[in-house]
Amino acid sequence: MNILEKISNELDMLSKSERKVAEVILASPSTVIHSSIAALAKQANISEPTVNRFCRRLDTKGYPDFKLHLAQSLANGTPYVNRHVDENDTAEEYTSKIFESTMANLESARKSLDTNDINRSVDVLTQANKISFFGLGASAIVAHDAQNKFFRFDVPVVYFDDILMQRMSAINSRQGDVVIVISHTGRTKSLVEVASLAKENDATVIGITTKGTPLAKECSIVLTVDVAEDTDLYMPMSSRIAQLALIDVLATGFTLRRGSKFRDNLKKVKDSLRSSRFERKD
Amino acid sequence: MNILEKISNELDMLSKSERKVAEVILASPSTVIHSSIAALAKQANISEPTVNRFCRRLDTKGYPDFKLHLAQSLANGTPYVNRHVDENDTAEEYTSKIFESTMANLESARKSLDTNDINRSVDVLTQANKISFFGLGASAIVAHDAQNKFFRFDVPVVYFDDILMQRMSAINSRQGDVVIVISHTGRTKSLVEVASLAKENDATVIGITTKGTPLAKECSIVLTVDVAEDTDLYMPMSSRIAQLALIDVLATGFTLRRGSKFRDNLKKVKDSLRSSRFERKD
DNA sequence: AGAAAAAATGAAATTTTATTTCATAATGAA
DNA sequence: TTCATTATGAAATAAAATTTCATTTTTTCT
Repeated sequence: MNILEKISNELDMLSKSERKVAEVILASPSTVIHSSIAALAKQANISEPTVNRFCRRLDTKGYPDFKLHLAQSLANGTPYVNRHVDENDTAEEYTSKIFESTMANLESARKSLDTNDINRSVDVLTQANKISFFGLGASAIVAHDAQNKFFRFDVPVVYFDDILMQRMSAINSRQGDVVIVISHTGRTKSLVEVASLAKENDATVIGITTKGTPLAKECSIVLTVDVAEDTDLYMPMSSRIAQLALIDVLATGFTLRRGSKFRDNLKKVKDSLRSSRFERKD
Repeated sequence: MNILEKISNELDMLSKSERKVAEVILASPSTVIHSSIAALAKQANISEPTVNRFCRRLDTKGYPDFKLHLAQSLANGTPYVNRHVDENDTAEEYTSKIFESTMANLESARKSLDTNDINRSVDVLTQANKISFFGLGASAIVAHDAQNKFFRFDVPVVYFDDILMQRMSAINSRQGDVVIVISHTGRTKSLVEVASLAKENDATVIGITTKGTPLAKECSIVLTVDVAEDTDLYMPMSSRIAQLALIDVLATGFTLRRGSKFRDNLKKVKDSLRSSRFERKD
């Protein structure tokens, strides 16, 4: 809890001298964080031990610890939270809200991820004969992006955002193939079926979805990406961004597992693009 | 400025021993605010004066003052810094680093955005006869995603990730058309040409790119998305995520500008998907 | 390569700051 | 008023941070 609030709440639990301290602090907290205990004591016309006792009464370890708490309370910035866009927001406001919500959701997505599952997924991916990414709608672009990344690793990789192609591809899969199925809701019928088909054909199926969905039940490994999707505007927003971050994690894990020679190769792929670009002048 | 960012920015200005201090702090800033200078020195295997010098190099008055700044940075909700993935990172570590870097980059992207330009872009988009999104490589998926969103607004919208189609489309554009060209580097020759062609044909060209690039010079409106791309692994990472967040902002601005009846329509689009999904049981 | 200069570093001394101890003063209940 | 309880601050102590300075390392210049 904010220590400034705490001070004003507990004002009547304090002794007379301690209250003097409280008042000085409340009057100008930003000065206090730069004062020594002696300076504050003088300011409040009381002794140093009193300041110390005051700090302890607020459940801090002592004066320096108290200042730390105070500094944190003063740090004006609100932590990133999912703030909903409002009808009358200015461009400034809705821009901030969207960026902050996205960051907040990335944070919660990270917390929902299990690194063991990531490890297992990277294991499986590095040993795959073929990797397929399937997604529909907003998740299609995640699959698309994944292809763009894994393509550089000289592994056979495909992506489909077409139901029929996905089915056909799933039916043709075999042991050693990895199929990654991406769906925020995890309830899209055709995708759940595709996952199930691929599994029947002995492919390893990795699901990127929300916890406990029908899709999750069909997968060999589930990479849980839980985000509080803002549904006010009826469009997928943060979910796909969290999924993309997860793709980055998998791609990174893949390159690390493959070792440093492999990364030189990646550099070559990148350098090959140079001639298509205007030179930098700096 | 956030002191954690500052530390990582100035990492190469630091001496060897000071860098050790920096690393210990970045690894676990929340531990550090409860450590004495002696404890931190021991942790980093260097002497106390070195910690002190480190603090001063970051323009703080000394160690206690540094801790205050650190505490404020942590309270700010952003302990997020662009941290580079290391060869020997565990899955836990690289996952955290990627998520945190992504968040840090979103933060800096937001700062680089000019809300006036966003407003102008939304103006132009709401009045467009036709909207086209062009991107290549990693930016292609951003264009793809934008189509997926704007498609719901019953405006004619196309996306191309093919150079020839982009050229043809640009040549056929006319007054009242809006062409959005997406490129992190802003140096991809064919895209710069496409932007220039579209402009010659009187389309309004909006660029989503980094400040001051060749592409930026060809655009009617430039939406600046500056991110410190992590090039260690030679793959685009945060840039496309920041671009996607910007697409969310534009789409949101669009729906807000169009008013509430319009949003009911969006709900209908979304509801139309229901039959393709498994029902939620809760 | 080797010498001189500059920069970085840590041990020890010093200073500053915080905490504890303890004696005294204020407060309040019988 | 008297005794007990609590509050307070002076002084002593402890802890923490900073400075000084000698030594080591690095860089620069023959």
